[in-house]
Amino acid sequence: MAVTLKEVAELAGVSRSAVSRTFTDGASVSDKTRRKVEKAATKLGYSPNILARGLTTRRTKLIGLVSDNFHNPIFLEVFDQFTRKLQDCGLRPLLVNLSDETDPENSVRLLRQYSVDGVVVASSTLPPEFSKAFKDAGIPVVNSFGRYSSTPNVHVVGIDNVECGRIAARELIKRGYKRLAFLGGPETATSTQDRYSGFSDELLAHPTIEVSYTYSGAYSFKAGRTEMQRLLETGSPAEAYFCADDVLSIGALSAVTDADLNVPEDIGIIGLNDMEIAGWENINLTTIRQPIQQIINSSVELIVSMLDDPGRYPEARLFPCTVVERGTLRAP
Amino acid sequence: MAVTLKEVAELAGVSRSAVSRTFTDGASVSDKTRRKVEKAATKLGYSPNILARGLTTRRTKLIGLVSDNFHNPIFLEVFDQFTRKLQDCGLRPLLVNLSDETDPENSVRLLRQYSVDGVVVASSTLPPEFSKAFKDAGIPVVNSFGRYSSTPNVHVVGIDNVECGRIAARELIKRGYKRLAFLGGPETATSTQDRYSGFSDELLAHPTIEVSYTYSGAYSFKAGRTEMQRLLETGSPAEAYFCADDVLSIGALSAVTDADLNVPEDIGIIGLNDMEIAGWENINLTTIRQPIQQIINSSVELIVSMLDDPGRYPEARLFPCTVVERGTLRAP
DNA sequence: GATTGGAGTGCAATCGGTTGCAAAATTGTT
DNA sequence: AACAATTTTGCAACCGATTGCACTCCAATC
Repeated sequence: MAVTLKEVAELAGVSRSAVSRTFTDGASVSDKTRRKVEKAATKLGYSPNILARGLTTRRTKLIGLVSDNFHNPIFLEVFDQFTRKLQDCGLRPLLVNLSDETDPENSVRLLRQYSVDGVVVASSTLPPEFSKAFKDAGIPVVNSFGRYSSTPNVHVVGIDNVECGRIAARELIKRGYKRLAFLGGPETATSTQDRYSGFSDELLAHPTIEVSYTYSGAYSFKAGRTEMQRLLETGSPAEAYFCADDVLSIGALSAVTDADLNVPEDIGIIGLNDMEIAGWENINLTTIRQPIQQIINSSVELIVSMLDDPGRYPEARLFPCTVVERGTLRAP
Repeated sequence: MAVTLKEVAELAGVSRSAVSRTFTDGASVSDKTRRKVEKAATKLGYSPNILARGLTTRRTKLIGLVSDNFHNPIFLEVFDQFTRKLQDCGLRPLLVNLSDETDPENSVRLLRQYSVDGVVVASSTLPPEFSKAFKDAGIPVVNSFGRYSSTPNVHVVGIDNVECGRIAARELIKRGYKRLAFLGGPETATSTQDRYSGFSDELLAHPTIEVSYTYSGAYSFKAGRTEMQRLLETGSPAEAYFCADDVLSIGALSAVTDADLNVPEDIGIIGLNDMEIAGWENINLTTIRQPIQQIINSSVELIVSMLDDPGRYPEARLFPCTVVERGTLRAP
């Protein structure tokens, strides 16, 4: 069915090499044969088989996009941006859905079998060792939304989660809240750990402020709602909550309003991510914006540059986050 | 870096064919050599290059997953299910983000270059001709969430959108609403056209009921909100709206509550899809459930069966939809 | 003990391309 | 017009696998 090099060569009356060269830029072909070849190619509807080409060039233009989070709406934005940006760079995303699996070996084997040029691990929950496994297998990798480390052995592009915790704390203090709480995602998620540490660290300087810490089982609406319901039933709730994720925040929000409490009058909530839904007028969540697009563009640019220089010195690229003021925190 | 067949053969002291045969099931190899090969393979960490294999077997186990909708949260569920199910079948999704493009030619060329085994077009807005282009190119294709046609030339798996329109109409009538309205997505979307036609058709039998029809520019929150705001300003709004999509409904919902009207007392709304968010307690949207998982499993099974029988007679698989009662429609 | 048959093996061609190298064609120089 | 320099070209090997075919074993049968 598919047209091959050979057929084009025959029709054009040239060698296979000639055809190949007209389709690889930088190769030397005379205008005359190029024209002949192009004519034959369009007539036959030929376009080179990238996978066969990859066998010799060792470039498949395939990038593994691995993620363990297909439930948080923010990831739809992430996939959208990634696929667009990769397409702009002439690359194709091969999607890997981790779904619970945390052992990198399977993914490494799999992506090696497809000889991907590189891998993007898009996750704020997986440990750095996960991405490291790709590097060890000789596959260029960048960990997007991952944990920044002062001694990184793998490229990380994302935000400074510790600093985000600080920002949240400062924002709540600035608005005069005296009894704060941290509502995290899974305790094992690196992003939750870091946001916790920044939040609590910032509060060290404010001993008069009361704080409490809890975690929910997942970055999900239900987890946030359930945890907030529990908090509202047992003991006295805090004045303001930093929920380590938007979807968690919205779950918490729903629990608060269900309990006939008002936001932000009775309880304040600040989230993190600024996913599209947070801006919907019937949600209207005050949150800390993570610059998704910058992170993704930068990730792709980084992986592209690694294709030419696989041994590139590991680097962390962090983007600043800013508070987006909406309706779930009272005025200062 | 990567280990090849040849190296394994040398280490095991057998021919390359022998190695190849131990890795393809159904091939004849003695236990003795199989053991030798397996030992060498695990020692070297070998696993066959699927792309090179594909050159001769004409099977890459790659499935193109093309979509034009990376903004509707329902598609995150769609991607999740698709990747899982494909993985279960030993296939890999190659993601294509159409982003505005409606001409199939580019996608066809692209996916042909990667010699995908098949293509799933996941879209409720693209016309059947889009999928047809893949078929014409000799690539097995199924159109998931696409338009059912009585003379399909391409496999379609999804719902009967016309029937959904009817269901919506019946549901609103059953609840005693007298002044209804249809709020569609883009007029060019096949799903909107079909839902419209079912809705209006059902109302033909109820001449006493008043109906009006409008469309919004996209299946998005903002489009739904803007359109509903317009409706509330100009003229008198209907008693109940069938919004042809959940995200549209939620936008409309936000406009209604912003106008200090109550749902469902003043205005009723029914959506379509039943995406996860619709069930969130602070949204609580009454909607028509589309059985995503069944559609996707069936789509993948269909594409798998086409791998063995590419000429398979085109078929439409439709799944019934049901009303999920929540809080945006008044009791009958 | 010779014959038959089936299982197991390796050779070599092939899939659809790329690329080093040497030969051929073109261009420029005198 | 002869020669050198440069560009174009095709041959053939190779990328990492599979597979038809012929060949070798070895056990079973007569």
